[in-house]
Amino acid sequence: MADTDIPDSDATVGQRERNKAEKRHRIEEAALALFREKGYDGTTTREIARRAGVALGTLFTYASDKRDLLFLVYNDRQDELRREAFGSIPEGAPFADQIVALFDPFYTHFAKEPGFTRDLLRELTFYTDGVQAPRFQEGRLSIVARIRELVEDAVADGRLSTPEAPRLIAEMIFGLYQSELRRWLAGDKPSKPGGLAALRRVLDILIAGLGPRDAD
Amino acid sequence: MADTDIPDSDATVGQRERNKAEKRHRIEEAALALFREKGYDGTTTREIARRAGVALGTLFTYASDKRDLLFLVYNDRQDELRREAFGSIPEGAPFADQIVALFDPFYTHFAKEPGFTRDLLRELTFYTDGVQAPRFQEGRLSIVARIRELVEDAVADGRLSTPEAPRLIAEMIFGLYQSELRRWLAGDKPSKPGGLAALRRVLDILIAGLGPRDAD
DNA sequence: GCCAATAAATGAACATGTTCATTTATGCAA
DNA sequence: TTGCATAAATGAACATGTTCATTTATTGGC
Repeated sequence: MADTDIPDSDATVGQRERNKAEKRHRIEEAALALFREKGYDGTTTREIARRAGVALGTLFTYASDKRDLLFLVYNDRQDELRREAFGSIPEGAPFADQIVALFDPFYTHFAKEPGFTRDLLRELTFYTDGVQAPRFQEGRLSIVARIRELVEDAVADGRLSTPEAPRLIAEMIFGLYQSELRRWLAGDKPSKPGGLAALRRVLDILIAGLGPRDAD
Repeated sequence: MADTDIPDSDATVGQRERNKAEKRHRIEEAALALFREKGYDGTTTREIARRAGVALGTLFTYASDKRDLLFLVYNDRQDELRREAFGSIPEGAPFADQIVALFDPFYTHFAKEPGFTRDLLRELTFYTDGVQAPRFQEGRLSIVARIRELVEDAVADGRLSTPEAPRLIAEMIFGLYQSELRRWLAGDKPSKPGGLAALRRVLDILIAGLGPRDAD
């Protein structure tokens, strides 16, 4: 080839790295399309390899196993969703509004592909082994951390009033979100407004408490 | 055989049914032992068949697939645990105590085999297809129903005070239980007291609410 | 430009879940 | 008891996830 010493579009990365990036991208595209079309269980690794234009074995240099392919696909998506979520929180608004706003982008996205999301929710359970796992788990942690900040802010300015550690409250809210998500996706055709309304309802209950109120 | 017309120990069931029951039992035992020893993923259906003393194909007349074998094993256990749980709720005790008492047998059991429980929690996600699925889902529903009763009773005698539908509260509590269970099992060596304490903590928060309290 | 060292890609071979046509066992009527 | 109908059991055949020894591509030093 003639371009051996002509600087590439990005001169800092070599041919090897560019090849990898491109292949990773093709595999992601192929896996995403197939998981959408036929679901996780219905998709074979051979199909993914064929559609991506790589050999079967190549898949497993980018993901530890089939499950890991699901997260290879989802991790980019999660980053996007998180950016969107963090950017759309109305400052100073009622706490429950903030939490609902935070999860809004996730519901929007999940409502579009409930099947894929169900598979994801199954496979992410105790998912720690794959090479894509650390990035996925870090993403979740950063969501919980953001909720903790919201709790801290809300306690600071009196929108919330609790003696409990914000970290604990944040984990509890994330847990509630997850169980609501599962209930929502267990339904036939989960609608975004319905899902958010259900989430809102449990948040309101959490904030109000089950009483009875102690004398102060 | 000479006993063709001699009444069996249980005369109402025929040979066919007794054979099935015995085989089912052997398969359950074998699957349970292997899942415990080597985990769900580490166990092959061939091993299960071999240890149970049946042919490979026979497994699939008792369970729809490997996942279903997990529930074939667990369903009996769930029934036991539920009986135990329902029987150990202190009447008239503080609501949180009752809920903790309800889940106590589950934590006791799960602490003994955290690996098996992790597999179970993964596989039960959106588990509706297998022949063992309906029985499993009914079991869960009956737990939620029992919680609903506890909520109703507690509201009736003033231990709780909430305008929300008991059914909704019950689902919320079950959801919290599940997310706490997952967090607990994500740890290295989950201890029963630790798990119950964490559950208790979130229940107390739910009951107290996150405030601030409205003027009455 | 050439060569050795290293990384990546490959697909045949293997392991394991699942199906299904065939065989065996059981129930039941004559 | 015999024979037919039905249920259950069987394991070879197949489908699909995963491994790994081999091949191919890239890099960096000379």
